[in-house]
Amino acid sequence: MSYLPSPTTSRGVSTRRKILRAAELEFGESGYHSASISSITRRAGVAQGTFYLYFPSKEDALRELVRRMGRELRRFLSSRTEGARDRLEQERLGLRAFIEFARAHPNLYKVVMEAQFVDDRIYREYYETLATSYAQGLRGAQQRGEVRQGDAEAQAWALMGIAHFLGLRYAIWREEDPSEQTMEAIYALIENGLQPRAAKTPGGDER
Amino acid sequence: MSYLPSPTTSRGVSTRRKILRAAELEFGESGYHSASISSITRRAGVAQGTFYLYFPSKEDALRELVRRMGRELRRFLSSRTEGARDRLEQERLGLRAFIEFARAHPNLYKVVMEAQFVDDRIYREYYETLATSYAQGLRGAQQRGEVRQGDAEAQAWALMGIAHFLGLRYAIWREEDPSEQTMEAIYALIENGLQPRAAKTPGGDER
DNA sequence: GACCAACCTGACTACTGATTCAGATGTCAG
DNA sequence: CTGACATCTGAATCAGTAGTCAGGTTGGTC
Repeated sequence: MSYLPSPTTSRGVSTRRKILRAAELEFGESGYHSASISSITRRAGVAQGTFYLYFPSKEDALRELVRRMGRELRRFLSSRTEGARDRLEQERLGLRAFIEFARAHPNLYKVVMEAQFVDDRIYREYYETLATSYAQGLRGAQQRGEVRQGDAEAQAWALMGIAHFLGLRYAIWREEDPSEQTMEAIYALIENGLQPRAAKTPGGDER
Repeated sequence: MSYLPSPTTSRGVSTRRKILRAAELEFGESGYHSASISSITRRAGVAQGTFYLYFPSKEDALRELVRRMGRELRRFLSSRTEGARDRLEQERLGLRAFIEFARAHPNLYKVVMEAQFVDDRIYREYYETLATSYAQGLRGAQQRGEVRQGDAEAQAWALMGIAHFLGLRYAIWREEDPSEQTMEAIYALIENGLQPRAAKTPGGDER
């Protein structure tokens, strides 16, 4: 666990940012292995050696991008779902926001997927972190009677799977925006899938 | 689209099989890029040049493995779901079978995922083929009133997403077998997600 | 038992691309 | 202005490996 070299001046900060941005584009467009350090630095407008001032290796740049995607995605999702009345509305808003995020950052999205084959650890960490906090939210909702009782971890993984594949299909392979029908079909699946069996009224379950 | 060289004798058939098997293991264990032709042929017990008798390039071996996974998975799933009474039971059996297949062929599973970054075309073809036939089945079930009306394509992608992530979590990162609770939570999500709104009796919708 | 097509061999070629490093150059406090 | 430190440069190093090819070997046929 060595720390990455950090710039101390604003020039350094800006250069590091330019390199990371170029790496995101190159990794996303050409894939990690085809992207060369020279293509990244050329794109960033700096010399090859400059890359190594901020990243010990090509892999470290990828790891940094995965971490960034995690942070930004979490922040974006929570900003988009904080007004939700209940968990089902939160799921609806969250899914919509996720697709929007993926459309806005297709390269970051691809970089995360590819991380699986470059550094499996960071990839698992990414999803396990997401799953853990997702499951925690679902458990709370189960206790409030907003979501069907059951293995919240499994529910979380299933919902992440739905979001991931829809992101792939409707944001990365973006032939078209997901239509309203498409989104409605998914919402129906998720809402009826999660909804508690009997009543729609909250408080059906004690405590 | 050039055709792959095919062996004509049984010796050739067996050699080709050995190479493909070794490639599956190497790609799965080390990843496509780290796997070298020499490691594959060493594992297969043949000389390096022999690889090129059957595969024009390293990529072609990967493509062949993706096609094989598609064929075998489809065959396995249909053999495991043909006795189902209705679509919901078919989904249940299919998901169970998918997890089982992934546990039995983790390397093939990984190879398909990695294909996305080696030859995007074959990856998309793999999923689009799967999705198309999946959606077709769902549309039939919708007409029989076994599944809620709506964009069947979207439903198919969502269900594939669930299966994919559960496969990743419970078959590839196999700390444990999925517990009964886990499977039940997923079945509940899928069944209630897909079940038509009002009646359980079929024929609720004309035509 | 010679022939031939299919099959196999493995050293070699040609190239790519990550990483290093010895020296510029920029910047700013004093 | 000047030293000191941060930053930047890009040619050179170095390792790895996909793919080739000139020749063997095998096994069946006439």
